[in-house]
Amino acid sequence: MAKQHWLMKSEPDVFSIDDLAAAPGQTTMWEGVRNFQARNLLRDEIKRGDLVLYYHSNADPPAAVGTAEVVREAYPDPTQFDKRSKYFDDKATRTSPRWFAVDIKWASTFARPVPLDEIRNHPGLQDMVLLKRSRLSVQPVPPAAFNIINKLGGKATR
DNA sequence: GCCAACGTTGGC
DNA sequence: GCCAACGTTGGC
Repeated sequence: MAKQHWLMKSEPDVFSIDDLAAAPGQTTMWEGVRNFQARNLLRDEIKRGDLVLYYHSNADPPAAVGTAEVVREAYPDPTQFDKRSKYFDDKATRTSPRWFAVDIKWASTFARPVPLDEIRNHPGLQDMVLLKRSRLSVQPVPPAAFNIINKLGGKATR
């Protein structure tokens, strides 16, 4: 199957694109997703090799800041079983997990962040889920939109 | 910090 | 199954 494209949001104060680039193996577990629609995408749709637009939410300005690659497909999110985690879910069991994670690996950091405002006003990007259902933290991105934003961000600096 | 949007929960 | 209450997200 052809590579699919996704957008994933993270608050830079919590885990930024720089944190991802600095992580062991430049890879991290994308855990803590607790929205059913996003969960279904993680569990059913997102495949190894798919490309991710990394987006900083709750940032100034909010912006697409780089790209990543899916390196491990869905597996049960371990934080749902951890009583000490804020993501603990007492309705989840080992045999019937409710929440899933994937692993993503840093691929590029844009030469310049592409701010939300620019995405909103750029031709060809109006249909992005980002502009319509802004709260969804994992969402599909049309390949054309991914390519436009990737180009706007410019060559990776590292 | 405010608040609109909207997803989830739970009483009925 | 409806819907009010509540909690969270995220832009501003």
